[in-house]
Amino acid sequence: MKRLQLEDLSKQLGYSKTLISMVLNGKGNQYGISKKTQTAVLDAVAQLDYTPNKFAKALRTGKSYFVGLIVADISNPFYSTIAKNIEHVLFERGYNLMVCSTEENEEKEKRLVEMMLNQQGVDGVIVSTTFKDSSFYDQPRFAKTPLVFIDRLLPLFNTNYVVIDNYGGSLEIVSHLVKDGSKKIACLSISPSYLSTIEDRVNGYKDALIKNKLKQDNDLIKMIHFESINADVENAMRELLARHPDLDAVYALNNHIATALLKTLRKKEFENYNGKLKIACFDDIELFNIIDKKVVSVSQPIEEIGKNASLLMLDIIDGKQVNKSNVVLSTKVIER
Amino acid sequence: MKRLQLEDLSKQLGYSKTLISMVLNGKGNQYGISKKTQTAVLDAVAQLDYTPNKFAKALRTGKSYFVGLIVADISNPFYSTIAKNIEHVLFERGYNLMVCSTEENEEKEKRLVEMMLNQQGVDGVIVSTTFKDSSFYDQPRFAKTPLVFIDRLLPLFNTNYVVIDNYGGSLEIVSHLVKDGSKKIACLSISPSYLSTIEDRVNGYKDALIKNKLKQDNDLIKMIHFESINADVENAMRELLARHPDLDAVYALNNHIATALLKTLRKKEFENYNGKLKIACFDDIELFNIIDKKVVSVSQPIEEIGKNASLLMLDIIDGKQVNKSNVVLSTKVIER
DNA sequence: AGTTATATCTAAATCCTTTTAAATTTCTCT
DNA sequence: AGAGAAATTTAAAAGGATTTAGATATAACT
Repeated sequence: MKRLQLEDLSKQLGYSKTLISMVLNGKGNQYGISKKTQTAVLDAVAQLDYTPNKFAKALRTGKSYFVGLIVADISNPFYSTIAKNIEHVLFERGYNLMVCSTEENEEKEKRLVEMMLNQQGVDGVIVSTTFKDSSFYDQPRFAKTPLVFIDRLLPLFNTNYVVIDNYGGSLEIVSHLVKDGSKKIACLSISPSYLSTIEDRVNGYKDALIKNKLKQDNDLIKMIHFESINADVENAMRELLARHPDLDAVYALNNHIATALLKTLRKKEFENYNGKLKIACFDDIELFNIIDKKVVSVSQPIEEIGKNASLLMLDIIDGKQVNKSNVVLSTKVIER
Repeated sequence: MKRLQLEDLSKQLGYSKTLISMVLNGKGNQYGISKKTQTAVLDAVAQLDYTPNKFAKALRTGKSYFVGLIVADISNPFYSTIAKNIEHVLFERGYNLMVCSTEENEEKEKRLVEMMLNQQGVDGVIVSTTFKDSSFYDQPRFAKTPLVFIDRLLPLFNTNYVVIDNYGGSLEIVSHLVKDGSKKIACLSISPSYLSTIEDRVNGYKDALIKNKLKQDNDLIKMIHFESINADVENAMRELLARHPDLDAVYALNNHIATALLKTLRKKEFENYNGKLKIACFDDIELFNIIDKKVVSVSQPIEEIGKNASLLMLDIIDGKQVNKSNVVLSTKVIER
């Protein structure tokens, strides 16, 4: 049973391929096809399991109705939640989502961007980049395809983006800790620390200390490598507590670190401290609702990132948004 | 700066489009292009930022190098982990992944399947279906496109699938509870319960009771609706404990239910029981490593599902696998 | 009726590859 | 040198839609 094509419809209906194509694409009026003919065609085709060949259509029109999404790790609930919301918006508008994980690997990201932005397989690309600077993205041959950055952005690169207010959220939660009585707050940061999100959070932390007149001490900021979180957190805490017995709060810059921190503090080695330390985390996860330990957290509007980014992308594709659009979503502190 | 195409290369290199296309596709030898010419072409093109138009290629060859993935909820870590592994395998082989979430909505699943299986936009579809029976999938017009089911399968539908041994895992963990001394074990199931995964887990639970000579009692099996998990679990526990004061273990059929259960048991209302109840869960999540409560769980080889399904899909696409392939992966009990 | 304007419809070009079938060049051998 | 075989290369067709430019039918007007 061969696939039907316009040629077949033309024979069966007695109208030209041209006319049928016009009607099927809703351009009947525009091209002056009579109402009678239009309904005749639509009725006849409705019976007939015909769908236009996507490739032929894309070849001719240059539109694929695909949007690409590039993130560091699609299995990370943060990104998969964004993906879900993007997919939802796109589906409503007849678009499909192509998802790729870079696994924090710059080489893979390059290949993916190359493929998506240069090979015109997609109508637009939404990306959370692992890159440090914009030189790669800032090439003329990439400028043809609409681009929206999410979550992370590149310094000095003028493009569309939807991010959250990492600086503000961080400032707020650390200030909250201070008001709650904390005097010495450690910060467990993550490398690669050049990511805009991390940088902003660290700056928020520092500025909160300044504003609240606490002593700044770089020894209180520890780097946790994203590939060895558990071990690094444990070492960091051991060091911190040895050097700063008066430590009274720890601020984890993301949920993975907070999770590792909670695990660490349950060990016998730390049992004397566990009760005394307040814990804060940038990112709010279900776990915090289940454990006894009270964790104060910054909740990010994750769904909103996806929704905003995809709507923005569609506007750009449709030519409704010509200037670069920059969206910064605000966060909320969750006390417990 | 216009996109380069074969025509341009032809003019610049002084060879025909045909020859260049052949060489670029690695078919130089096959078509008897001289070694000298081949290297000349390859060298010249390497300088020139040319990539073939995907749509023209797909139109001519009928291959899109896209594989579709349809799951109930891409933001669910279970599925997003599968997605990540699928994407990884596909990327290595030059394929891309198109991801769609049905949101447990049959209508959306129909539209997606229609689009993917009937509109030949993708070379194959991997799906975790929300459907109850196979009548929709079992249509001749869908048979053209390779199909691999994952996680959930449809009764009596002869197709490729990669699933885990839900029955066996369930049997094992419940037997484990019994050996550990439990005499009365409740089961928190989830609706829609016709999903093959759920059905198998319930059957494993029942058979474990029989094998271990415990009394079966349908009153111990509670249905939790997937859209009101927290409330349903709380009600279920209230009922169970009222009617069965000697209850000594609760078996949650998935991680969401276990999470809700843990939250519920922390409430004052249940504090007298919390210590006495053993908890088991089908699915192993990081949370269980962080909380004090010892949860025994069934760990599923989630990554393996994705890897197996995508490798199988590629084999089918490449014609290496003609018979239907059925893979059942086994689980592991994690004690704590 | 004959011409012009208007409403409908269609043939052919186009998008850019890959592949088939055929043409050309080179080589081998008498 | 010339015929036939082998080695290279290319012109043209095909894939299936959309769109341009043009054709035909109908209406309107003198």
